[in-house]
Amino acid sequence: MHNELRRHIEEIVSLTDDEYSLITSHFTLQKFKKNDFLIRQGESVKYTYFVISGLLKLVYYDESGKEHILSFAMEDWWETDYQAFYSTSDATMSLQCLENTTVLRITLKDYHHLCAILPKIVLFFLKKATSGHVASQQRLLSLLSSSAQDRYEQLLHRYPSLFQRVSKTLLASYLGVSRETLSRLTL
Amino acid sequence: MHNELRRHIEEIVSLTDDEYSLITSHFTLQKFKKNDFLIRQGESVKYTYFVISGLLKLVYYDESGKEHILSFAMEDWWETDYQAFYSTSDATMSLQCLENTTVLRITLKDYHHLCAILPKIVLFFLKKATSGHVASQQRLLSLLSSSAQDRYEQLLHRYPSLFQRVSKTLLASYLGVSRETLSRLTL
DNA sequence: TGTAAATAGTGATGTATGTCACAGCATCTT
DNA sequence: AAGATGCTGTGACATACATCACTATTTACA
Repeated sequence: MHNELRRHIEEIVSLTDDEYSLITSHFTLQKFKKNDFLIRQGESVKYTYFVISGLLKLVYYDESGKEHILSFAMEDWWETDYQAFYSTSDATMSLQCLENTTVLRITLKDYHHLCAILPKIVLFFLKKATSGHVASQQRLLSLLSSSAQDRYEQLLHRYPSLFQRVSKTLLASYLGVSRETLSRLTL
Repeated sequence: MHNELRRHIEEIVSLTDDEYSLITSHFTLQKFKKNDFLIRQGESVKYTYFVISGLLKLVYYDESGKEHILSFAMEDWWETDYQAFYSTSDATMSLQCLENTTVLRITLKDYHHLCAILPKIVLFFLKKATSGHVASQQRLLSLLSSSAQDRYEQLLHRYPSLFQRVSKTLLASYLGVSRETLSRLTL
């Protein structure tokens, strides 16, 4: 069976076999093909997803139809429209496959249930939420204080694999510049 | 004594008097004057702060000396350089008073201790970390997809009190535009 | 295998925003 | 009270980046 989740959780809290069974019983395995949607902007958000393999984009389409990428979610990432997921409201962004992708998904109810019966998992989720917050803040800082050129270099330095896996057009949407501008930057 | 913290926590999890005593025993009350630093860029970060009253700015000074404001922390906000706090490394940003400010502070050790002896507080911190993450993502989205004019309107709509409490120069640093540009925007 | 769609580069031009400079007030300090 | 310091607005000018248009390749797929 898939042990990616166990390995991932045990980087932060250790688990007995029974505890891990308890955890997996709250998740469902699901496979998607390239371009499939896990979440569609405007529709309800039922799940949070743990990426086992593949690649997703969390993306917002503005009124003019331009796409803005909030994040790329790869192996071992947790992703959803968190705002919508926790408040049970409609998605303001979409979550879509850039490659064939396998995930484990959990509902909000099961998430709460799991937290209630397995306190140590709350510590794990706290750690994840904290690093997510820190990561968003770093990205914010880089948007506020760095030029497109610098942001591009920072991104490739941090996630060199992205350069192979996604188009320049998508990288541009992530960096907050037009594809033409990105194309004119020197590597 | 100060009950702001209790009220704040009980918005999320309910507490007995004993539990609240346990919590307060992990915090220390501290007062600062306008312009005082709670955290200085480059120095170590010992505490996370809960703001009882007053106003703080979380700010990053880039190589050219320009300031970029990551957030304004007002009453009921938790603030620190989280990256540095959790990893016990040096601050990449400063936390400074814009008004005389009263806070409750907690060390990383006490934070972990409190989580260990009072599991329900972990749920509270998880909720806070989650909303912090969501808030950063919203801000990211607004930087990626909105003009300076729109971001200004969004900010004033969301935090009308800021307009009274901080200078246009600081609002500009928060919005990621020059003070001259902000000054030319129509309200 | 062939046709359509997606991707990437680049020139020409427009525009939002930055930078520099200066002036008028308001606020703080001694 | 006087001088220093900070805040705000505004003109002149510079620049990073967006937009539009076109072309050349590569990739998808029927």
